[in-house]
This record gives sequence, structure tokens and C-alpha cells, in this order.
Amino acid sequence: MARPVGRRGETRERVLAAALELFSEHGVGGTSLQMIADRLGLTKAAVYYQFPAKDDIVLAVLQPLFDQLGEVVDAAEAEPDPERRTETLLGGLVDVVLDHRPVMAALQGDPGVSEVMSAHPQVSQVERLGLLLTGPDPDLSVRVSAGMLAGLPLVGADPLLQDVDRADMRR
Amino acid sequence: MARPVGRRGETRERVLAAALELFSEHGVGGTSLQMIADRLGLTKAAVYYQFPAKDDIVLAVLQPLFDQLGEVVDAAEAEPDPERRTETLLGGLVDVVLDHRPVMAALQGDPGVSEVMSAHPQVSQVERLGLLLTGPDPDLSVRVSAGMLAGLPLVGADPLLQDVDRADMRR
DNA sequence: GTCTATAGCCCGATAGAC
DNA sequence: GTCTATCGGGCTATAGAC
Repeated sequence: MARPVGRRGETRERVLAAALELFSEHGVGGTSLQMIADRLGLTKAAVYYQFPAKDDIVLAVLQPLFDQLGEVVDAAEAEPDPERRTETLLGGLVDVVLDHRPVMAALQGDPGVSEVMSAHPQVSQVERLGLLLTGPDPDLSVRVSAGMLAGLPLVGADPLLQDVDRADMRR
Repeated sequence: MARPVGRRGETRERVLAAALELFSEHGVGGTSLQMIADRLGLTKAAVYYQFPAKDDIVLAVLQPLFDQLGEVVDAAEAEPDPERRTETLLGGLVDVVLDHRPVMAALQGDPGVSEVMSAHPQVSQVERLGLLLTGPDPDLSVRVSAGMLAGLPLVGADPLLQDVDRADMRR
């Protein structure tokens, strides 16, 4: 096999790790490509070789989270019973938050993330799917659901509760 | 009195008016000092003379709204009875949204606004006061209130409902 | 007091040398 | 695969005309 991959993508991974650190320290908007390059001993252009644009770095940091979120939505959609459907959905959402706690803690509520996501609706569609699934009626329940979804990351970010939350969420 | 003020501040007002228009068209982040200057037939530096920084323009646009919001919170805090307190608070919030509908419609949900506000906590404190007032208990009720507050501007922005809303809000 | 002209610095982005 | 050089544009700053 001769290691067809070898250390390929190593720099890319280092960029993503440094980016996540810097994003959590200064936010997306406060982090420049120069800072990322400096932290790795590279130049701006070297970072630019790995990612065509700054947005792509943000997206790459978020992608694993959204991948898992997509799987959760898919699984929930396949569930015919409404009650078990929301059960699968909420449990899966908790898992997503807990599995990606570092990313969640660093980027939740960051204005720069909102900008990138509104500019690249590819990932945002997944979130809309989730919202439509919880309540397709254009009533107040939608607002409450959205509020819960917005509050979910806040709960999962700091404390270490795990099984207890899942029961509370069902209200 | 000889009008000690005269036409002073006229340009300043024109800058704020043009800024509000441009913010609503392109968002805060998409509006440059150059655009504001061009719309008024001025130069960037002329705008810069009126406001020391771009953030100060955003803050100046928002200030009347936050001033009124502060008054509402003050009035609600002075109310001893909890029920009447929330009544005063919610009614006042509706008034704030309705009185500043143009600003609300233009800047609500703008990522640039969030950035400026997190960089200048002077005004954001008022909002926290309001949140703490609605529910000082770290329970779920806070989340729901926050969700309602986030949804309030959306309601007040587009339609023309006025008295009916105030009754609905009390849930 | 108000504005023009100009310049500095940093950013994201691109082209092309090694 | 990595880097130098450079571009255009954004915000900020200063000097000085009116």
C-alpha cells in the first residue's frame, strides 16, 4: 500500500485545530488568517492553500457536527410514530450537543458563524428540517421550539448532566 | 437665545438617517463608511468627523431605542407587585418595539449589531436587566421568556396589530 | 466648526515563483 | 506543498483648506 495518504492532510488538521482554539478565544470575526498562520508558523497563503476561503475553515470546523445532525434528522424522519419520532429527534440532538461539546462551546452564539451559515445554506437546510419536523404549524409552538433549540447548547456546554437532561427535554 | 445650536448636528442627523437606510438594505457588515458618504455627497473623513468610529454610528442609531427600553425597565423595577410588574414590563416592551419599528425592522437579527453590542456592553446591560427581571430563577421559564423576547420584534415588525397583541403577550 | 485630501494599517484573496 | 509579492477594499488617523 505504501501509505498512499501518509501525512497528507496533516497541515489541514493543524489549521482546523488552531482555528477552533482561536475562534473560542477571539470569535470568528476576531480571528484573522494571519493569526492562524502565526500560531502554526506558516504564512497566510499557506493556510489559503488548504482552504479556498475563511468561510470554508468555519464550515470545516462545523461539518462533523452538522453531519451527525443530518443523521439524526434522517433517523427521525424514518420514524412513523409521531411520539417516538420526537423522542428520537430530541435524544439525537442531545447526543449531537454532547459529542461536539468543544465546537459547541466555542462557536455557539458567535455572530461570525451566523454570517457564514446564512451565506452557505447547504448546512442550514438541515436545521430547518429539524424545525419543520418539530412543529409544521405556524403557531406559537414554533417559537417555543426554536427557543428550546437555542437554549439546548447552553445547557450542554458547561455542565456534565447527561441522562437527566434527556428526560427533562421531553416537556 | 440666538439659537446657540442652529443647524449644528444637521449633518449628523443626515448621517444617521442614511446609515439606517443602508443598514436595512445591506446590513451593518455590508455597509461601509464610503457608502454612507457617497449617499450624502460627502467623503469618508467627513463622516468620520461626526463619529469617531463605525461602531458609534450603530450605537447612535440604536440609542433612542435603548433609552426607552431603560425607562421601561426602571418603571418595572419600581413596581412592587410582581404581577403588575410583568404587566408594566411587557406593555412597555411592546411600546418600545412599536415606537421604533424602522430601527427594529432594519437591525433586528443583524449579525453586525450583535458584534457591536458585545463590544460595547453599555447598552446590553439594559437587556440583561430586563431578562433578570422577568425571571431571576435559573429555570426553564427564563428560556421561554428569552424566546418570547426574541420573537417579539418579529411580530411587531411587519403587521399593524397593536392592542390585540398586548393581551396575547400575557401568556 | 466642518470638511477634503491623503496616508497607514490590516484584512481577505490571488498569481505565480520555488 | 509552501511561500513571496501584490491587489483591492475596509476602518482609522492626521494635516490642513475653508
